[in-house]
Amino acid sequence: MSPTASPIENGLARQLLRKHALHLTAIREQVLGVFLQRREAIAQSDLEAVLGPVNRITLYRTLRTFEEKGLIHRAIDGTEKLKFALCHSGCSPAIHLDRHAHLHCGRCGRTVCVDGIQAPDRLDVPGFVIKSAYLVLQGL
Amino acid sequence: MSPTASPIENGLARQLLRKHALHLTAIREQVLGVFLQRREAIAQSDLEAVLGPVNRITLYRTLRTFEEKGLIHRAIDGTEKLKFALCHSGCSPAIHLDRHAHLHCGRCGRTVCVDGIQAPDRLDVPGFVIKSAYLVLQGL
DNA sequence: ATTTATCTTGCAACATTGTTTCATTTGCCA
DNA sequence: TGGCAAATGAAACAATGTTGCAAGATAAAT
Repeated sequence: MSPTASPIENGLARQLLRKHALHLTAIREQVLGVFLQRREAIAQSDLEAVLGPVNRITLYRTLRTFEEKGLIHRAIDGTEKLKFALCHSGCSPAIHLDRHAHLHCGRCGRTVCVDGIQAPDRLDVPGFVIKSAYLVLQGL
Repeated sequence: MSPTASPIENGLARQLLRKHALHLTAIREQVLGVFLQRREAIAQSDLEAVLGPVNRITLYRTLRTFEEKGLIHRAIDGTEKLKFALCHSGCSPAIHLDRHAHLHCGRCGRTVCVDGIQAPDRLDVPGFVIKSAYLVLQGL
C-alpha cells in the first residue's frame, strides 16, 4: 500500500487521465495522486522519495507527457530544481495560465500556490507579448 | 583580444572586484565584463560560448563566488537553465532585491530586466515573510 | 624587490539530472 | 480475444553540479 493512495484521488486521477486520452497505468495514477493530494509544486526527486523505487526514466517521461497534455505545468520557485504543479481549469495543452503567485519557503523548501495574488497581465513595454507570467515570492 | 573586452567595462569590473575584496584575475574580469556589457541574465553556458575555452569549474566557482559576495544574483526566467544577473545598488550579500520584472523571450531565449515593473512587496498571506520576489513574464 | 599568507585555479573524480534509442510489454478498442 | 498504438524499462550517453587537493597567482607586508 502506497502512502499516497486514496480512493478519492485515484478516482480523480483516472478521470483526468481518461479526459486527456492517456493510458491508465500504475505510475501515472500514483503520480497524479500525489499531485492531487499535495497541491503544491513537486519535483521529480520528491516523487521518487514518496513513491519508492520507480523507474527514473518512466517517471521522467510521465512528467513530460503530463506537461505536454496539459495536466501539469512547470512551476518556477527560484530553486535549481524543476518542479511541476497541477494545472487549473484555465490551462490548455498549448497555453498555461499561471499568473498566480508561487510562495517558496526557504526553510522547508516547499512551494505552494496562492491564487489570490496575480501577476500583471498587461505591460507598457512595446513589442513584448506576454504569453505567461510567473510571480515567485521567496520567504519563510 | 576578447570580443567582450572594453576599457570601460574592464575599469568597472576592477572597481567592482576591489570593492568586494576579490582578487583581480583574468576570468573574473572577463565574466564581469560580459555582465556589464550585456545587461541581461546570463547562464554559465552562455559565458562559455562568449569567452571561448575557459575552465568549466573555475567559471562555475567564479559565478558562485560572485553570487556569494553580492555582485550577481540568480535570475529566474522560467527555463531550466540557471542564469545570473548583475546586482543593482540595492543588493547586499545577504539580501538580494530583485523585484523588477524579467522578460523572457521564448523566441530568442534572452532575458532582460525591466525596472519599471515591480513585484509586490507585501502580501496578505499570514505567516509568510517575503525575502525576495521575482516576476517572470514569458513572451516574445 | 622579496617574502609570505591567503586566495584562486585546474585536475581528477564523482553525483545528479536530462535525454534518446530500441526491444518488450501493456492498455485499449473493435 | 486479437491487434495496434501507447507505454515501459534497459542501456547508454550528454550535460550539469559539486568537492578535495595540489599547484599557481595575488595582495600586502617587509
